[in-house]
Amino acid sequence: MDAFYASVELLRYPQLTGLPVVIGGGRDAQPKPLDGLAIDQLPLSQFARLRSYTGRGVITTATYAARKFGIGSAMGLMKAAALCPDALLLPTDFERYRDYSRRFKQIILDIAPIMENRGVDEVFIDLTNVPGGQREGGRVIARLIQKQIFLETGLTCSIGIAPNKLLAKMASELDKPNGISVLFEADLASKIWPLPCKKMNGIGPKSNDKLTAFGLHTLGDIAACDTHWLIKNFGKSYGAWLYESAHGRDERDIVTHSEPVSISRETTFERDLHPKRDKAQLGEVFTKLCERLASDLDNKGYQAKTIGIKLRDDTFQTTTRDISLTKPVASAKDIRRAAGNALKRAPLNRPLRLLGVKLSRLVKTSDVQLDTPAPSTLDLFDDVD
DNA sequence: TCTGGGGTCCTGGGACTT
DNA sequence: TCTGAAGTCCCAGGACCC
Repeated sequence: MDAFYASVELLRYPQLTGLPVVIGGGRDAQPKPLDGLAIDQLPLSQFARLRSYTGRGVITTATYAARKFGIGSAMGLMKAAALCPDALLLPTDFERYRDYSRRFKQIILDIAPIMENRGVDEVFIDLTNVPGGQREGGRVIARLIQKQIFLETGLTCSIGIAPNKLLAKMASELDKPNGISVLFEADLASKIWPLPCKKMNGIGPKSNDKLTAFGLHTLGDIAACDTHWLIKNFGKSYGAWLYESAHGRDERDIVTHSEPVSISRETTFERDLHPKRDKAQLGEVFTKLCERLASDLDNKGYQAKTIGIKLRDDTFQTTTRDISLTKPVASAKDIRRAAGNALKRAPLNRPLRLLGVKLSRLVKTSDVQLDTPAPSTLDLFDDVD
């Protein structure tokens, strides 16, 4: 299989080119754009500066000019403000991203129909049977895709082409933004092995720290390890994966269709809420989360057999509790009752900064209606106070 | 300087069954 | 009747990704 990874650069506001800009912030604390004006129509004076932001939240993405200050995705806004107080802060606009995402993916589908979604701005493509997909190692089709995306959306796109998904994703990172990188197996030693371990998709901060503690700093260091040693120190599954990945091996196919495994909603409060003193406010948020989930389930056509809650306290300790039901539920009331029962099993002795509700073991509503009558909530649950 | 939201997958322990 | 091994399921937590 010839895999192809495309990652579109969504942060493109013409009047902000070259300026340090970050997107992010808590949902309730974001600066709001002026009425009636899209962000790309706003004068620069209307943008908030990072130094004036006081709420909670993290950075969703940042311009390359902002990254020069050490700012990056998932960084706390307060830390980013310390690094670059004059950076401009934009609110996230997921509706707009989703719109551009749909357009970007449709352009690709029209050219290469075997596509795997990897979030709002990234996709894998199987180039094997795309007419002309092999010309110049895939560069011809990559240029065509870049051109079409820019013409129809104004967005730029970084593309990596390689023999498998793992390497295609890494290739796409080699030349950003708006680049095209073709990676062959023979390039492994020269282009991949010198990279820091954390550059590989699947090696996060924890694993990177552990690798560093063993004196393994680059992907070449991992490749030089004995597979049994990696398995002994990183576990059967992860150790074997590290070894295979460091050698550029990845057998995964392009997945063009998948069913959701879980659906969740969670919210971080502007200030920590106490389970007893702020009980009314917490109850209100809890109910709203369940209502949103019921709406999500309805929109997607699913029901859920397992209902869970998630708490994060003021020490950032996260607790989850699940409850499995004998019959699937879909209404806000049923979800709220089950989640309330799960909550009873959780420790509630510290102020909370986050509350979430999660639905899993999903079944399609069409399948439920065929063989299972709607459950009676009175049979399934105790009352929740 | 504290650390979002929505996901997937993996691991390990305990309960339960065979 | 008791015990232990093995398999399976559920639950909780954690790592990781976009």
